Amino acid sequence: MLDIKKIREDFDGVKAGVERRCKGDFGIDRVKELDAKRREVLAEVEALKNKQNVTSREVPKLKKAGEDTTALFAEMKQLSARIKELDGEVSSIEEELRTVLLGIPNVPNPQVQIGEDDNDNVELRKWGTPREFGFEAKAHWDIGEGLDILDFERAGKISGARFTVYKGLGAKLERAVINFMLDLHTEEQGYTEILPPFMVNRDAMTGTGQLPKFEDDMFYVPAKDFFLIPTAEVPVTNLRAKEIIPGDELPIYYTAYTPCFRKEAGSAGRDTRGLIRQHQFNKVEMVKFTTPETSYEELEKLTNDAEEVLKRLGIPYRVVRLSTGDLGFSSAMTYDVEVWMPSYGRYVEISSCSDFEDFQARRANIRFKRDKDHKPEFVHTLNGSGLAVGRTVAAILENYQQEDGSVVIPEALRPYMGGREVIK
RNA sequence: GGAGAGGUACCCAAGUGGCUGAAGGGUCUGGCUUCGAAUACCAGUAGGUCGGUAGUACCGGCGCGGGGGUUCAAAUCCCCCUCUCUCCGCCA
Repeated sequence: MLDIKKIREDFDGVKAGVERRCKGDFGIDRVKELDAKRREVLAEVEALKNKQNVTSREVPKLKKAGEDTTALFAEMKQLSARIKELDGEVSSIEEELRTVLLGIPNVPNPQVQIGEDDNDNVELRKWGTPREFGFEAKAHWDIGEGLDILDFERAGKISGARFTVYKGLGAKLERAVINFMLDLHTEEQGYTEILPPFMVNRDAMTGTGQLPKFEDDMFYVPAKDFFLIPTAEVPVTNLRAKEIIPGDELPIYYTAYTPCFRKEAGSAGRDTRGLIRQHQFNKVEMVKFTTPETSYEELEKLTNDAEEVLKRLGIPYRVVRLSTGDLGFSSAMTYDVEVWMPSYGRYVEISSCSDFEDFQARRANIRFKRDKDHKPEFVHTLNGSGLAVGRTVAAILENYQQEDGSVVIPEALRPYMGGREVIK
């Protein structure tokens, strides 16, 4: 959510900022109108309330003095009715203001290049060299079925398209990757592990920006008005919602493994085979709460922490900065880490590391207090995948495949695979 | 699912329709005591938010889990919702 005071003070600047990512009417003019109207009505009703309070304080004295209050009470009753009327007006203005504000995306960081879509993303760096196979490399779905560790067929039977059954060493590999990532983040990179609920309420979904605009992308549980989380970002960021965090606690680093649930409603026909685009997939997420002045250096570190996973697994990747056209609704700046996927013949997104500045903090009301003499300020929130587990498994299978259909297990994972060196 | 008890400020907690920014503790700060500390004692401080308005000054509005209602006036009375706890039932 954008800062209403900032919109009031620098309307043209904020408007131009949002326009860098989307043209057309996104409601900011309406915000300006509503804000002015709200303050006007507020001034009127607050003056009346003051009169009501002052008079109320006199009533006990008048009664004690034995005076007749019927005329006064009649007058106050009218005042009371008028206050109620104006209060209703204020709350309907505020409701509309909030609705409009919740639908406006974040202002991109000025460094972010203007663009239409992912074609305008900028490559920042590359690591590793895609392997030259001396044979015809297979896609991970063929490798997985060949080794009898992935079963897409039977997943279709029990759930439908975009689900996968992992079996035997496939299941173990998924589990190994999760544990490897969590251990790296917690033991070496300073994150605290969280295991959150996988269903959350509307408030949480609104706090991180999925609601109200993207309700259709989410799996919904009507029995309790819950949503299945599309990412651990939602429960973990909202963990600190409505709190004032003591300044010396910052920065806070959390990491969490969760399954993620997405409808993928707009992706019909895309990535229909394999593990790349599923209704349910595992992900290890990193979430940070920082002071405003450190958030961008923390974004660099966060991205490095995600990259470290791929370095240790020995899989080539690159890092891109998303253009304004590809940027998520809540994000001010996003780096994608893309892993080399031989079957696609290109780099595929495996992590998305974003700085939301105070956009989510304002929605979820997450603040911090530097010290006794400072007022509470909004924190900056960041998050990034560290990494998407299914895509990591897919990348391992493809990049480490051998001509006979077996797959070498990356050294870093062997302790998690009972010392095995190969899946065959 | 059934029954009950609760939600008051950083924590605990009192609260009778009006004089309640809200008793009393604790915490915190200073003093006193002491070789130093603890204890006791004395004093002081009390959150947030929205406006006037640019402000850590001043004035006002709001705020006792959330939302409605009754009333001239609600922490207090009524209704709905929500969360926590206890017991019963069911259950991994």
